[in-house]
Parts: sequence; structure tokens; C-alpha cells
Amino acid sequence: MNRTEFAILGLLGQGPKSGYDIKRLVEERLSHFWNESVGHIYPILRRLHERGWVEKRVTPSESRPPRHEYALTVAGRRELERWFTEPVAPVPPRNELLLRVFLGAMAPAGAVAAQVAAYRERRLSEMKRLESVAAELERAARADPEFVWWRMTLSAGIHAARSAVAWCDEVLPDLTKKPTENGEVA
Amino acid sequence: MNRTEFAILGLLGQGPKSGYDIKRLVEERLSHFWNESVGHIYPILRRLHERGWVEKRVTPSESRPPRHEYALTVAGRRELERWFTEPVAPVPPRNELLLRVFLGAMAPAGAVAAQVAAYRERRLSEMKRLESVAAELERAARADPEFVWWRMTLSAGIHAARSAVAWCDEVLPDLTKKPTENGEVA
DNA sequence: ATTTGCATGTAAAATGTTACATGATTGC
DNA sequence: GCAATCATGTAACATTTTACATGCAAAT
Repeated sequence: MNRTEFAILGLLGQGPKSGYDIKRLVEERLSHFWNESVGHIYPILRRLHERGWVEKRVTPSESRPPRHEYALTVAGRRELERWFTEPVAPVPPRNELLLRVFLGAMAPAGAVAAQVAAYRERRLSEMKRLESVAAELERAARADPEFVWWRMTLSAGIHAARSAVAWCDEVLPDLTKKPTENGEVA
Repeated sequence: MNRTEFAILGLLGQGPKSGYDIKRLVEERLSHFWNESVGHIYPILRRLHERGWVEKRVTPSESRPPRHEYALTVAGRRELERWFTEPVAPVPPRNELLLRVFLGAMAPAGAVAAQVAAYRERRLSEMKRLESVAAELERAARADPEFVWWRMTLSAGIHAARSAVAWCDEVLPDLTKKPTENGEVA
């Protein structure tokens, strides 16, 4: 069983949803640590249905396409709880920026520095964005039962972004001073 | 053009290699930020050859299978240099641990805490391992022209691992005290 | 004796992304 | 009038992993 299936099963655990609901929810709340592509959600929902982990209810509508809503079954919830105790599968890393850094000796002058600087920008703005989301959450959603969990994932994102920026600040001086000393292409 | 092609092109930029050489090099030096599966390397090498970016030299041997060695061509090196200036494609995140944390409200009691504790262990030992590799490198390879670049990638790994541990230490108290208050399944 | 390392590759499966197809509604 | 949002889904493609297939040499 794959990761997408569990992600969707988990989101349905919070209440019945349509494929489109799932897509939006992932974009709005989970985007700093998860993503789902639309073309993947619908086939997975069907598979979950075939296995009896979700049930489907179609609500017709005059003005729009009928709404296909999926809800967890008892078997689905059991499966979901099992997943929580299953060890997280390690993801083999693939970091394109670090690949460029590692191979930096053969890069055109300044290219790696520019990449790291751009990366720093991205991570810094990500950090600020997450901090403002967290502040807003703290203000508006303390009573929400999801609150504590959501805050933890935001904090994870902030920690990661902050440490990425710190690394950039550490290496950027070495990358910008006298590039040829590092053996780069002149 | 995909990421594996550039990774292999880049490693060949450091000198001619066989498929097996590439596999070993990735495992030994790049494993904290990159991976390649064997089944992928050989087809890619052939593709690079078809495009004229690498040239192939087969050295026969009595006792072993012939060694197929690949080396960058001029066109290959040009392509590689182009890649350095190309913006890094953002990777859509998929963090299974954070997915579990986000959905923590419906987890069996203590399950999320156990996952985070296990994750902390993994990241802490990763951090120690990278620190010792870095120390060894500092001692043995300062003269190596690759040294500065390699050190930067190690530092990135150390920063990331350290910050992950810090996050775990931040959230673990909340996860272990009075689990039912967080709305978990009892 | 058996495992590990050297060394090449192929084939099938899984996973996931992108583009396409359709069409109404709502807001600007 | 036009773009965005709502809403469903399919099909083709790309990417990557896993398993298979082979076989010698060296070390334990």
C-alpha cells in the first residue's frame, strides 16, 4: 500500500470529502509537507472503495456535476490506525542544490553562489510565510481540536527553513570570495 | 532532461567511470543528499552515449566481465555547464512523519510520540555520523580540490539533522504528557 | 563452504505528473 | 466579456524501484 492511499484515508478520517475537497485541503493546510496531484486522487479513491475502506455517496445537483462524497468505513479506520504504528519508510534523498554544490569545482564561476543565494531567498520567504500562518493560527484556532497538531507541523517547517537559511549564510561567504581559489572554471 | 542524467553527467565530469563506479561513488560520498538505483544507471549511460555527451571505452579482461568506461565529451561538458545555471526545480514535499503528526488526533494513544521519538533517534545518529565524516575529512583531505565542496554538503546534512532533533525536542513533551488532552483515541 | 564484492545489464511494476476533456457558475 | 473556481475524471507519459539474470574472484 502506498503513501497516497494513507494520506487520503487519513484526511477522510477527519470527515467525508470529495476528491476536490481533498485537493483543496492538501493545498491549503498540508502544502508545507505534503502534496497530491489531482490525477492521482480520483483513481486512489476508487481503489479505496474497491477495498471496502471507504463508502461512496453521490449527491445529485441541478446546476453542477453530482458531488461524489467518500467516507471512512470501520475497516478503513482500522487500516488507518494500523498505519500510524507502522514505521515511517525512509525516503532516499535527492537534493539537486546539494548536487550542484558537490560538483561545484566544475561549475561556471559564480553559478553555485547564485544558486545558493536563490535558495536562501526561497527558504527565507517560506519561513516568514509559515511564521505568519502560525501566528494567525495561534490567534484564530486555539480552540480547534486540530490546532495542536497543525501547529507542530508548522513548527517543523519553520525549523527546517530557518536551518536552511543558516546553512546558506555559513557557506555563501566561501562561495563568493575569490571563486577561482575553489577551483572553478574561470 | 531528468535529474539522474545530470547527476551522472556531473560525476563523469570528475573523471571517466563505469556504471559500477558511479553506484559506489554515490553510496560512499553522496548518500546524505543523493541516491541512484543500479537499474537506472545503465539505461541512462546508454542514453547519454546516444546523445553524444559521453564516449564509451570497453577494456576487456581475462578474469572479469569487460569494463565499460564512460567519459564526458566536449558536448557533454557544455551541457553540464548549462545545467549549473538552470534553476533548481522545487520538489513537492512528501513527509510521512509530518502526515502522521498532522492526523495525530485520530492516532492510537502514544503512536505519534513513538514515531517522533524514533525519528529523533535516526536524525541524531545521522548527525553524529556526518560530524565524524566531516572531522575525518578535515583531517585527511584538506588538500583535495573537492574538499571545500564536499564539506559544504556535509555541513548541510548536519544542519538539517540538528534542526530536526531540535524540533523533536520541542514537540515531544506535548506528545508524551496526558495524551488524551490532545484528543487522541483512548 | 559461503558470503561479499566486482560487474554487467534487462524487465516489470509501482508511482506519480501533466495534459486533456468537459461544462456550469461566480466574481471582476 | 473573461478569468477563476467548482468539479469530475481519463490517458499518456516520465520516472524510479525492485526483482531478476549471470558469473567469477577473493576473503572469511
